[in-house]
Amino acid sequence: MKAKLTRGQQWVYELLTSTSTEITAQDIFAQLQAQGRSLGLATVYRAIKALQLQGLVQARSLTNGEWVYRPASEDCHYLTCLNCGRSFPLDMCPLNGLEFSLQHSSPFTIYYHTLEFFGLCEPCSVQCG
Amino acid sequence: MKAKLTRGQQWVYELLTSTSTEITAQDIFAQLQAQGRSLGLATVYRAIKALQLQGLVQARSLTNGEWVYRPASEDCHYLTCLNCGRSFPLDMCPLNGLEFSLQHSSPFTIYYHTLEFFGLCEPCSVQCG
DNA sequence: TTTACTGCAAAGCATTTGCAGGGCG
DNA sequence: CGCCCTGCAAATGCTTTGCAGTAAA
Repeated sequence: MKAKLTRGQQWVYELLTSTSTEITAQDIFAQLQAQGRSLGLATVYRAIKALQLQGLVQARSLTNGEWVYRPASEDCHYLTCLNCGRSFPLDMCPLNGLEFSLQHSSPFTIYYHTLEFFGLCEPCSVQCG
Repeated sequence: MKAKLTRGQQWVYELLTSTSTEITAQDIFAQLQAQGRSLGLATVYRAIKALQLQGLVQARSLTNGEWVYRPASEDCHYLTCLNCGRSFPLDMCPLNGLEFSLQHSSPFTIYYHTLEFFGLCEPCSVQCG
């Protein structure tokens, strides 16, 4: 992993590592602006893409189609409601062993994985019958 | 799971179950039309959403933001390249036991899960350094 | 008849692209 | 001096929504 990051990539990465939750590109844009580290929205998107290709950032798509980002080093998965879209974090992950063995049995370079369970949360379950 | 499907939902569901790959909403629209079972695009989207809420259809977002759909009963996961976006199917899944125990330890109703490993495929790995 | 589904067209919105200006080496 | 990064604004494209017509119960 090469260490050369542009100023924009650096800002985005620092923001992500100092944020405790997943955030959207629009959030990154707004928060950098609030910090006085203004970066054009297009540049934010370009920085995210570059960070992803370097294995530094991971992405997950919400049920509404938006993407949320976080450092690739974090390993948290979710239970997500198909009706209201809320995600409930799971704090365990049974997959590191598998990732490790996949990594060593194929030429594919693995940076991170996503695992998500979909269904209905209790309130929505009652409502959707 | 209630069995009442509208005509549109029925057509969409039948198409998905008779298709061997994941397909987009636009594909569903086009293929139904080719079958003489024309359905408006908006109706296709509404049908997909209804089928999801009934636990019949699962969705996955590609790296370009498009969504692909397939029957919820299928359990296939992927190795996806962050650069070229190609997905390589994995034919094993270590998670059914976990899904089962989650299902029984929380009020959340689980319909399906997604598992995806992200990184760089070999050609892109060479290219991205 | 009453409710729910469908089609069409317009609107919405996150993300991407083109291009020109600016910074860094 | 040259290349890459950035910003801005326009374009893209998938998906959603409003509304009126239609089918189903």
